[in-house]
Amino acid sequence: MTAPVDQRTEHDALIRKLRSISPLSDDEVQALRRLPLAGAQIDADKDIVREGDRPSQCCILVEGFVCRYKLTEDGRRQIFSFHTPGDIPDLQSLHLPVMDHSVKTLTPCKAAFVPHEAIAELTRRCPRIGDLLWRDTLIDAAIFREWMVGIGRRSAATRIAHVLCEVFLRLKAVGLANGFECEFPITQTEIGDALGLSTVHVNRSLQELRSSGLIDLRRGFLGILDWQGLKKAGEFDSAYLHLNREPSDAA
Amino acid sequence: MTAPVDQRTEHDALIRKLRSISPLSDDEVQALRRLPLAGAQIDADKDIVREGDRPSQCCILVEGFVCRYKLTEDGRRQIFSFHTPGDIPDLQSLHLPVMDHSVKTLTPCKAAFVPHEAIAELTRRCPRIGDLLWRDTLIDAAIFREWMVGIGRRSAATRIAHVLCEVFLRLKAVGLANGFECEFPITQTEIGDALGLSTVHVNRSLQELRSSGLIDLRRGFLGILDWQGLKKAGEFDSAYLHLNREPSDAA
DNA sequence: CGCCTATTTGATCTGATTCAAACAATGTGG
DNA sequence: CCACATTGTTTGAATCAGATCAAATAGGCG
Repeated sequence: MTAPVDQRTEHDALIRKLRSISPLSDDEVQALRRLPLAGAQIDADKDIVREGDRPSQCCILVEGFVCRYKLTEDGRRQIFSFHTPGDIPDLQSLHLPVMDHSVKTLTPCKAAFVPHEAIAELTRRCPRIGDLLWRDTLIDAAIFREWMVGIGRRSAATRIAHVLCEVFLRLKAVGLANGFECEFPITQTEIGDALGLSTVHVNRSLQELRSSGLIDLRRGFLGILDWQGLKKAGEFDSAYLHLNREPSDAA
Repeated sequence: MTAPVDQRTEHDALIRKLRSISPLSDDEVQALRRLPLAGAQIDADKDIVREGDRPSQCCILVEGFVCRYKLTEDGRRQIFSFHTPGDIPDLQSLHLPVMDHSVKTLTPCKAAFVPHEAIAELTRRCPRIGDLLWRDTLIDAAIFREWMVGIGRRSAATRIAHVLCEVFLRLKAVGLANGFECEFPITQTEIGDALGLSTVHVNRSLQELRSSGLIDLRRGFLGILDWQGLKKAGEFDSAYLHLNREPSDAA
């Protein structure tokens, strides 16, 4: 079993993610590697779990982007979070049997499914990993709070700059950004549904950010031209992400 | 030590709250009763923990109302949640050492403080209680999500009706509502800061709800005149609260 | 090419904010 | 018991950020 370092397996994605929020011992890494994972390829725009479901497994995202969302009675959508490789978007189903929202792919994705029972056993044998997963769900909640601040109290352009900073830093934390560039396959409609804005207004606000020389965003690709400026425009302070250590070149 | 049944101790508040989200065995109740709690009386409008703090203990609310919040750079406030007796508003500090937001009292409060170490020991000895506390933080996050839907996608009156339903049901779940009435010592400014609205607009929207015959809200006191109507006006479905069982008279 | 989805632009409208002031309730000290 | 301060609620008028409606443009792809 000698896999090249840069080849990412399902386990690697998860381990990399967990390392981004806390150090892992060798034993813990070994325990994680023993998790039984069932890989799967999923098309874009497919629900992975739906509101009302009672999942018996969790989904580890290995490649691609997914979001969590809920629909209102009149069909409007609120997106709660964007997820990047290594995330377990439905980890909560471990302790909340009935899903109160849905999870869907934004792009074609590679995923890995792990039975609840396997996670429960892992956390029994390795309580520190249990605490770490708990910590992960707490960071999840911290991100919800930060989005609430944006939706409730910040202007459209500020919100958008903020979420660009966030997605970039989270990708960077798991090694999926080069310098100040990263994939960003999220449409303007999706940004709007995440930030409580109309597509039209997202478009106009993005033009502001572009013409201010802060970003270069096109075709699923984000280039940050002025990181300090973008952070300022988004009132962004990464503390709420509770990252293990901030990437040196992008503080 | 024979306390009358209706006299609420610090431990009772916590046990009642945990029972509202999951059944507890006798052993578990006994273990909870052994938690070392330090009682305290706190004035209204006082910070209990602040953004940036590194608490070594958690705060169990025993009497009164507290909220969690964050301020933006220009001094606007976003409130994330309202907390009622039995809640542990800063439970997350157990696994996220640095607070990313603040907690403050809305009314004079009775609180009880418990060292992190005591909770850690309890969860080691009694993993089911650990899972239950984890579950509690997950419900917390579910409430954040529901508020996001409101702030991002619902009208002012709908949001307000929704939060009234929520606070009422949560009070009811811990035995602090009589029929369709409960304390509601939250000011219109605070409602606005929670729902991303101006005080003026909260006031006007409340008048709508009153003149529709749905509620009677005045001087820190909420009467629900038409529960079905209020639920409808607030697009309220209690599933996201993940309560142990819905109160029979208020489904 | 034609189809589909995403982005962009223009024009108009509105829910909610802001500013300003009055009003009501509660509490305080003399 | 009253003057006074404080905090919360209510009202009115003007304004604005962002929504809505409608349509054009631009990519990507079988």
